[in-house]
Amino acid sequence: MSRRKFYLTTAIDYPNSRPHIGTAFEKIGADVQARYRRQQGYDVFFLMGNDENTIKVVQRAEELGLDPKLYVDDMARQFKEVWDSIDISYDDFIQTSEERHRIGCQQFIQRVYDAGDIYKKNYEALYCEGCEEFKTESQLSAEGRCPNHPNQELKLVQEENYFFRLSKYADRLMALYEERPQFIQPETRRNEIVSLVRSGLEDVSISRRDFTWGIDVPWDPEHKIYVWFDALLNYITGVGYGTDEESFRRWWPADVHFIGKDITRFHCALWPAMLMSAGVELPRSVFAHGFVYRKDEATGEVQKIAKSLGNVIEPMDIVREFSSDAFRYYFMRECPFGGDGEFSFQRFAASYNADLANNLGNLFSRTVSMVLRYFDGQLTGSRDVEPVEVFAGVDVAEVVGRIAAHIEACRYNQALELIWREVLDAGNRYIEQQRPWLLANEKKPEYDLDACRRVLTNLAEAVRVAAILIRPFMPRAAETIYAGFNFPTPLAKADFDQVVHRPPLEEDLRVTARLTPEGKVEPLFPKIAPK
RNA sequence: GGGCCCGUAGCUCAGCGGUUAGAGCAGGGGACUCAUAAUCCCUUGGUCGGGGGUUCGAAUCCUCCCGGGCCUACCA
Repeated sequence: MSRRKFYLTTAIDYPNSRPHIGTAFEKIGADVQARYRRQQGYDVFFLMGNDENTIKVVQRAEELGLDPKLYVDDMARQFKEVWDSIDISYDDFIQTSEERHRIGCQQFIQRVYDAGDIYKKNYEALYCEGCEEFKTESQLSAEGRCPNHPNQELKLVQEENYFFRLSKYADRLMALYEERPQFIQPETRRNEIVSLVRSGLEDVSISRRDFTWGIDVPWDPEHKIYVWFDALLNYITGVGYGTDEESFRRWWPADVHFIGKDITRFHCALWPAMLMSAGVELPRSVFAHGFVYRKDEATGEVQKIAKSLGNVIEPMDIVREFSSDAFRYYFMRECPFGGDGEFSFQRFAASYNADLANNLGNLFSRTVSMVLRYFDGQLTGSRDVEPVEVFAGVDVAEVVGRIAAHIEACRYNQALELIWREVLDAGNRYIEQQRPWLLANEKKPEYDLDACRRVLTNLAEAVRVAAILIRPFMPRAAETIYAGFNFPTPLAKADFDQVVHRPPLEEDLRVTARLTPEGKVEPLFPKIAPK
């Protein structure tokens, strides 16, 4: 009995500068999906990597006086360090300068060549080294420069190159979009691609002459494979295409490629056409996320994140000051994954204090504190309590179903909102209704310790449910919260179904949370002081 | 030029043909004290960008206009 598999990828990044929060946005969104699928029992393979066969790498390495391979290896190390710091749970990290990639790549392009979809052609055009793309006259700025790289001279390139017959696949691509509307998400990106392909596709150049860095075209080593053609292939070489057939058969096709909206056409037109030509199955879907912009605190101005604008924020800066979970939460809650979002420290602090410190963190603190204070940490008899009161009036199965559906559709912000409104708010509201501090006070008429134990058992249940549901988003906080009590199932084995079908307690609940020397609960998310 | 998306309370967003348009945050008032001065209750606030149309009924569908963003445009 093999379990369902789930193979997902992120775009591979150019290693010519360190990743910023916008790059991290994509990885976090993918990671939430990966963690969610693992939690629900899928066998998951989560691939990330760096895109290294580019001229920029060589240039940058030369500036630093380094061998290109040494340079890209060091950058890969730095990237992984950043991804590790925000708990991106990738299973493998491919570098396109690796041998396994070269082998698979050459095998693939040979297949396409043998299929008759590659031909040689002479051409001359302006080339932008910044974009690593040819530019047509109409794409140029008034000064005759590339609009994206106005400080660089365009190079007039004249050479004989290999071309891929992309135009041949236009009809089959249209049929693909028609038959599988889910192939491109979200909808707006799909519309763009349909419109693009309908307007006609040109054959594309897929090789470069006179490059010293990159992968040789197997039948003509004077040419290197063009970076875009080779980059896309990481998705198959990363799971063994050409080097490990068993692994490849196991994981391919990818269930989803997570990419930025700027590279949709490469993934939704070129990539499937390449696969069709080589006779390889197509990925199931491509999800193009939006961009994160930087909102200037003082002026309110929203700008792109760019080194030249001096507004780059490194993920590790935020992680160091706050936490990985806080970082992940902000982007998943405040920025719709399929659309654009913005970052400002003000918004970050507001969201953090309200949602993480006050709602989530404090619910945990007050729950554990009361059990400690009133019952010395032991909820005697809780084994026999069915804690259904805290979610009275809530159709738990229905809510969990909606949360799961949101996550599966990458509507992460809506999933989180639901968890907050239906679970955490319910918990905090329940406390106010029940007033356990009165039930525990022998001087009050409400004094009733059994009732108090029952209320706190209900609150422990709310905490348990919250931990399971937030786990894909905030794995560390989930772990800490879940460790607050001796819940029966290890968190690693607690899927969403355990929210609906609570595993029976084998022993009475007791507090197992880590405490301060004074015997108090450690704040999960210490409040951020307003600046 | 062609195409796509968006414009809903101060802010961030949900609602996408059907009762008096919602949430969170922010603002105002109150309650409580277990808790990270947290929480809970009540509340202020919107002619749903504008005009026209379809409909018994429109943020919700059509059309035009305004504003914002994006994709694309006669040899890669």
